[in-house]
Amino acid sequence: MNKKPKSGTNQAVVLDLDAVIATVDAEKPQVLLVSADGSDARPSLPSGPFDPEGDRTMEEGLRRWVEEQTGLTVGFVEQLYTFGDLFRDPDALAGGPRSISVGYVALIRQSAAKRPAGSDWFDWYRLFPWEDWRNGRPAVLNEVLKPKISSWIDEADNAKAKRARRGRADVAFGFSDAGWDADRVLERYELLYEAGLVAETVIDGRIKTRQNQSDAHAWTGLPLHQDHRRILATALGRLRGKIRYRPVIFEVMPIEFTLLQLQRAVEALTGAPLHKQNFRRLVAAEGLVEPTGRVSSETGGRPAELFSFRPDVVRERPAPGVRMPRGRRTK
Amino acid sequence: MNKKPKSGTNQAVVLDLDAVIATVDAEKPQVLLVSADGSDARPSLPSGPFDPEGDRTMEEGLRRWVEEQTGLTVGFVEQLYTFGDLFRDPDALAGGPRSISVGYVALIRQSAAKRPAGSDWFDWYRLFPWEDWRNGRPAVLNEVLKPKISSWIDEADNAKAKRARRGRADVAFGFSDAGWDADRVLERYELLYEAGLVAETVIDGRIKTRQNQSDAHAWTGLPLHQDHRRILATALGRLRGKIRYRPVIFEVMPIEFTLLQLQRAVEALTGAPLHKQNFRRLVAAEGLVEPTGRVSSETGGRPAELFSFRPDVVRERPAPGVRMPRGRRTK
DNA sequence: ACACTTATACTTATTTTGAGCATATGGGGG
DNA sequence: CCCCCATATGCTCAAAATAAGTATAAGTGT
Repeated sequence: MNKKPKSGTNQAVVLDLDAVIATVDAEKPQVLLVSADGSDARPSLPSGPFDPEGDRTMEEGLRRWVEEQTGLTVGFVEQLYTFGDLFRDPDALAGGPRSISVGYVALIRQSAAKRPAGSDWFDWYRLFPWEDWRNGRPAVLNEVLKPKISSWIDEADNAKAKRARRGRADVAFGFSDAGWDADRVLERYELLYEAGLVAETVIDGRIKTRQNQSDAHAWTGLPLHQDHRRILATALGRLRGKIRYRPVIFEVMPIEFTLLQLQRAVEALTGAPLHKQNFRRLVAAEGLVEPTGRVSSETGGRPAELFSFRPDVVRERPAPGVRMPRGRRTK
Repeated sequence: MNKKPKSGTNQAVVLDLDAVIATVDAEKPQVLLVSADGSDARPSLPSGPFDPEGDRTMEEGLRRWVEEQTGLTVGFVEQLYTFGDLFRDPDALAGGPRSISVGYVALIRQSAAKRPAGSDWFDWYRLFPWEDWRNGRPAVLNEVLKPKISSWIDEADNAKAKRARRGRADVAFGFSDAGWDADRVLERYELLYEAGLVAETVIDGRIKTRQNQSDAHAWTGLPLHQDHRRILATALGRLRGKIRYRPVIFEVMPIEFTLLQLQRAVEALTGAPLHKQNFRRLVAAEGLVEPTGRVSSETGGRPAELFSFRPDVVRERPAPGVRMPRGRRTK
């Protein structure tokens, strides 16, 4: 339990701070990505160095470079996970310094969501097409992924490994009774990665890909630089979970909003459709919002009342968030 | 959005892997701490270096040194958080290399819980006395913490800051309608830290302590090395949350157990008492366990049936875990 | 046989959920 | 102006989940 580095080895690493900057705009979930330079290069997450001599905390460092580089001032920030696998970085494999990234999610309001130079807002489901259940079960699941996952299962070395693979797939993709669990974004991405079904797979050559160029991006989503899609999967899963017991959704909403807008934002992140009447009942019962007295007549039908977040709810409820069907057995 | 280090500064940091190794033994939640050497020194979390040249992944590195140093083989391992605040490490303030720790929780079964040399199992609630509600609201809350927190609130510079402090305290400690939220372990510890109510407060001298030596450890818990208690608070909060939707509790149970033992283990971690009949009904309804056919007559009364974890539950339920009263308004 | 202890089964009122129907209130076209 | 259309909002109702008991079972020790 000592901390002395083994003599003769270099223990130093370089820390990067990677940011998943997310919002919901026009009912679409969006994430900020840095456009690739080269022709076949992949977009990447905005990222900045951690400065051990200047930044008192990592979160401070993150806010600093996000502000410097994008001009965006982010509100809600949460640390996600620290990514340090060897194969995430080809340079380290080649003998360079080991690169470690601390991933963060940052949420930003629609109105503030201008487009910084060199980067673009991407629809989240361009990266994870199988995660969008707002219009029912995505076709890609049955038509593409399920059969390919089945082959991957069958290719396992022995019966035991096969069972293990099948079990993982059942749980992650809800092929069994459990049904689809929206929070398991990372498990799904990791399975697809291991099965060679996403374009990132081949970084370290350990796993052979089963992609062919034609269907690739349309079906299995836009590949990103290094392991950035894994970081995004972590972020989406975390947000989906958190939305249920913390009022994070309001971090992406404008100050005033209609209940339908709120519902659409929740649906955009969770990827699941919600029952309108029940949604408003739950939101009201939970005390999450209060009417502002104003109305919005942008929608065409009867004008909707405008609401705003009621911060006091956190003092009244132990776990204030958007209540949602828990065990939806949608297969 | 480039990653090039600023020239002239040293960007390298040293990564440690800190492990919260936890179990539940004889209905008591336990955590492994390394005994302090000096007389007034504080216990610390077991910790090992991350070896960028040897460890393919950080988790692998963690398992490696835990095995090497303690002889324990841990099962469930989950990354918690990466701690990098400047003031966590006095050496860095003095100009040494910046130290960053990646915290992990590892769970281990009771039976495997021998005592490695140089370390000891500590009851979790020796460190967080206010977190143990198994026998009702802990006395320390009203008798010690509440008044001291009140003074801290009153000492705020202006009315706005005062309101902010009160709001935080209300939420964290459930002084308002929301009641006690068992998951907010970290929020509570951080508030106590800022209020100078735990002995660790003074590391960087920014905040004055309001501890006096006599009541210190009995009331506000055993202080640990550096920010290790913060890491533990993170771990406890995370486990308490996770227990509800993932079958993690079985990672600390023996292979066979009675339903009451299971209940006691859950209570030990969540810190809340549960209704016995409902607990067993929920556990059964959730399909978490299956009878082994054997019975245990260690208890004195009617022998209890022995159960074991039913792994298939993860295929049947989207979020299998121990159902618990959600909004318990226990003030 | 009896007291005592713990385990387990069953009952009941209440709350929460899921789903749908009904009504309200605006705009626009005739 | 009136009717149609679209969306918003209010309300009902059955089913399921929950919280809190009461009752009964099955061992041990005297």
